[in-house]
Amino acid sequence: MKLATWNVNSIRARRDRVLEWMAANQPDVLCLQELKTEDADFPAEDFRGLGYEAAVFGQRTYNGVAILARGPLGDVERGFGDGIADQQARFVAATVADGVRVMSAYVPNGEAVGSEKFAYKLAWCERLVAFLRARVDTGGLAVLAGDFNVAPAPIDVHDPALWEGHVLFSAPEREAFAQIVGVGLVDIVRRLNPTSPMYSWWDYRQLAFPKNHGLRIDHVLVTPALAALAAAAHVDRAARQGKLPSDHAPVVVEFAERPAAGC
DNA sequence: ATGGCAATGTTTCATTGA
Repeated sequence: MKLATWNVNSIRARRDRVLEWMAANQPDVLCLQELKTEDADFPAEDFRGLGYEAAVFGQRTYNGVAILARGPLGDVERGFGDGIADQQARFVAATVADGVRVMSAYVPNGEAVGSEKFAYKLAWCERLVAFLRARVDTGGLAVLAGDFNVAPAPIDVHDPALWEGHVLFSAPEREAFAQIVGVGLVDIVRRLNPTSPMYSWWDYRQLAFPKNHGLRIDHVLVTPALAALAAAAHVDRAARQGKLPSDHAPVVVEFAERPAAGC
């Protein structure tokens, strides 16, 4: 199984680029964030033409997440279903054809440490942890992929001294990320690449991409059983190049096929 | 500390992102 996660910064603005990337890279599963599009305007037919079904949780202008996969998507959950009023479409889960539970998450940006949006970000992460504990079998095959808007460690930041204490790299956010991983998940991209930065986002401004002034804020977290099958992970920097790219690049993880039952 | 870049709707600027 080949799985990728990609914050596309508007699926309507990035439709052709994403379709071309799918055709060229042939992932089995793609988790999308920042659709900025209502369900009705998600280009589901274009993806179906490439052989993918979609579970979409869209929203006008902001947020919006989806899972694309070969074959049917079962048990789709949109949001945490925790009874808390929340207008923001940031989480969708579905079971893909081979039984893996897949979750696509778009953690709030947080704007600035100490702001109202920062408090919302931390509270949202606590709700995610509660959902994972209550609803996900960490002893089985599951993956939580998406834009976490947190760089977990200094290696994930091009200039850790500059970023220390700022939003995306503050102590409360790093602790929130540790709590998420702490439910029993593995940061598989870092495990497979312990010494390479693996940046996934570069600011549009100040020539950040050509200077490689990036952050690793998009992550793929897997259960131990799935981690045991993981073979390789990379960031597709080529998808950050060219005209009008997303500011994020796809993060790709390849897993060995499971042994067939009974063998 | 500020601004720069991109997408969207509130559209010829404001808001948000990270």
